[in-house]
Amino acid sequence: MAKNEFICDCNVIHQDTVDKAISMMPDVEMFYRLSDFFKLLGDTTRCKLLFALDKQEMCVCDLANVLSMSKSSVSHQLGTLRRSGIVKCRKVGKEVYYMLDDEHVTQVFEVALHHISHKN
Amino acid sequence: MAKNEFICDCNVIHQDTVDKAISMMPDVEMFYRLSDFFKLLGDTTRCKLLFALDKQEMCVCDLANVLSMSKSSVSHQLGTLRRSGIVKCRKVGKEVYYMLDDEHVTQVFEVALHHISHKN
DNA sequence: TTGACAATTGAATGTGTATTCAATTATAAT
DNA sequence: ATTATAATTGAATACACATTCAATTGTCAA
Repeated sequence: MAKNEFICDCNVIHQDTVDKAISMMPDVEMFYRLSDFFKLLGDTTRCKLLFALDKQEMCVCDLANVLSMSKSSVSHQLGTLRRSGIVKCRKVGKEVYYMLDDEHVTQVFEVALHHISHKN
Repeated sequence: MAKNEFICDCNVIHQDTVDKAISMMPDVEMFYRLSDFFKLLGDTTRCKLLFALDKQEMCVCDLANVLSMSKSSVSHQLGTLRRSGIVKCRKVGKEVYYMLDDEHVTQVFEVALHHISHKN
């Protein structure tokens, strides 16, 4: 009975390669957070919101107009981004102004943009 | 009847801000490609695969062992990554060795990692 | 205090997709 | 040729989540 039969439907081809890879893998928690971060960027609406907010702070109503979407939908997405620490907001009267929370997002954006524009 | 009634359920609060944002927005196609790219990174399994492949090229069986997943599932994900130009592969006998296609992915990874480790 | 409006929120719906399962292809060895 | 195994593939299932709809909150003005 193969050693890895309980783990997956494979025979190990290169045990040393596998061991090396396993020893280098970070904690699972890290992968959850990393993929969650990318998942937040992996949506057209949120990409547009972040792009717009990278230039200037804006209220929900403005953003809804720019994206031609309902306030509700935009607010839902902004809430998600805010709870994840990607945007922050300040309240002025009835309006809520949103802005980017972090400079890393911009940097990730720029590299990704460079990536997708370089390959076609 | 308000100007933007057909577009969304908002009155425009700051027309100049909205106009400026709209004029700066890239083509929709760009946002599709950008969010699709992030969507590919926004999955725990694919994050793990890319992390492992960043260190060394590996065959499907090895990767399945490292991730403790079925060959089928891993192969599906590798196929997705390959069709999107994020990984490439070479065939040796019965085995197929995968490796990263692009150095941008690594860079995006690193910035994102720095981001999520800096904020807790 | 009443009406108007910005924004949020919860529930429901619809869509996209990751994994599983079963079957198939491709290659190597006997 | 036949068997074994690496890998791929298509269909089905299950789950995550974006948007919509309806209702509600909070703030300002009359």
